Amino acid sequence: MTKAGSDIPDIADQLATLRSSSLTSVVEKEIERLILSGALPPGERLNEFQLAARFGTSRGPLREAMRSLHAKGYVEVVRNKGVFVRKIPIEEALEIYDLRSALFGLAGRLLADRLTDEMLIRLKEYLDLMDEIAAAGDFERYYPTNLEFHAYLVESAGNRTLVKEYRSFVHRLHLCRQRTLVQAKGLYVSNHEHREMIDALASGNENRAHEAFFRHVQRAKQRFLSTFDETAKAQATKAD
Amino acid sequence: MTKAGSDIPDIADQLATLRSSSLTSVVEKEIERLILSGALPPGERLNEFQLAARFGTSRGPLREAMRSLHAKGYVEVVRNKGVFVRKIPIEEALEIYDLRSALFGLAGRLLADRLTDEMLIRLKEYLDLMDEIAAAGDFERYYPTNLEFHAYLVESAGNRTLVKEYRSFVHRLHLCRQRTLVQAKGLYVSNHEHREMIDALASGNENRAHEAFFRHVQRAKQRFLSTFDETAKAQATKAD
DNA sequence: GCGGTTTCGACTGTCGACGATTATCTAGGG
DNA sequence: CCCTAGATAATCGTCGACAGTCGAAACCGC
Repeated sequence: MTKAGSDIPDIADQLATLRSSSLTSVVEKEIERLILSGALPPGERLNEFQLAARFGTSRGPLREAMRSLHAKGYVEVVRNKGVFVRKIPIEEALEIYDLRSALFGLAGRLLADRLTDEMLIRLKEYLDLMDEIAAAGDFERYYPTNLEFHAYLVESAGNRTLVKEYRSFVHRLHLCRQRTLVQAKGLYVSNHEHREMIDALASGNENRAHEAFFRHVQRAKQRFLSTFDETAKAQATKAD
Repeated sequence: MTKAGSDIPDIADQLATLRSSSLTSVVEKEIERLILSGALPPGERLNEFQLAARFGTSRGPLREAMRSLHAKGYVEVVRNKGVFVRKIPIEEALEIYDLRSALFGLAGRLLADRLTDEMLIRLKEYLDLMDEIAAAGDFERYYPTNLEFHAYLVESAGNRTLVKEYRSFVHRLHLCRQRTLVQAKGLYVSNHEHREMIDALASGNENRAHEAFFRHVQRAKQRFLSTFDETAKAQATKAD
């Protein structure tokens, strides 16, 4: 039983990762996971000695992993003080939303030229599924499905570099504290925008697809901004 | 004499850089410079011992710099073999051109909302200057001026993250071998496109500005592709 | 002479240790 | 009582060394 099925690929994958560049890579991915999952919250200090002990390695590979994470924009390095999980201020989050919009818009533009019948069918299945989930008010299921839908769109655009960069932006957006609030807000609204996007794709009009995709993220940015303003107001009220 | 004047800022600057995060950062920037300048051509292997000796440090900081350069997409790491300056294949270069288009388009869109009279004046000065240089057939001056013009546009969009990412893409594009050919081709043509871009900005129409900016890079992509095809043909002929 | 094998060299991966810097705690003076 | 200065501890920056791995040249058998 243990030989067949789902746990084999995991082992093979881990081994491949270990072979490809070993400790540093493994450590880096693990820390990245911890950061994105929220186990290492923004502002948290990453103690080299402590983490090295945790992973059972020396500080060398750890420092290399830190450097990589720094270059990717996940952590901040302060000389003689240590590295910290980046706190992304609201202004930068808005900047990233704009960049994400541009990249997502590009995905739409590229997709309009590549859309196959099978893809269209699958996309419409996603739409129906999300309508269903939204109608049931199942937040827990909507969010990952929504994420999967967007990932499928970007990955189908046929531009690998785009996929990497887009992911990078989405991940960085997770380092903003308001994240949890954003998720719960305006999900019902978004599926209507999704239909507009798919319609635009189906029309084969690059510019129309671009605009639909671009505006979708721009609206997400607005929702993000409004929840931020609300919490700011709430905190102001609370402070009274 | 040695105390006064131009060499003092250099020392101060070096010291500041050394204080901020020291060896690793210095080494990283130097290697990045060597790569972008072409002193370390794509495919070149980066020997840790050699480079460490060259910079007068041990291998530790060097390896960290390598990791950072890897995360930034400048080098490729092969376990137990070493790191190599990335060879960007033509397909990936085209992908990056699309991303650059999207980001530059965003810059145009943002600029259309922020354009001041002073900026417009400065931009028109750039246009006239480049017309002049182009008329004189001075390639050597046109290229850096053109680069400066584009940098000014992106930096004026008011999005710091955009500036970083845009630069990253431009730099990566330098790792494609065809670079030198691209530079010399179609420079006269481009200033006409520049005027279109500035006109679009002046109109204050976001979408129009976006399209003008986006298409400008798309045309550069086409020029790049055509020079590549030509050299491919030339090589095919040569092979006969 | 040629293919396979073995040995050798170079280089990377990893580690532990030393020196330097910063933060913290405590003691003394105002 | 507060503030400042010194000492101590924690932690980062850097280095040199050892072990594992890959490639290449030399060697041997056919």
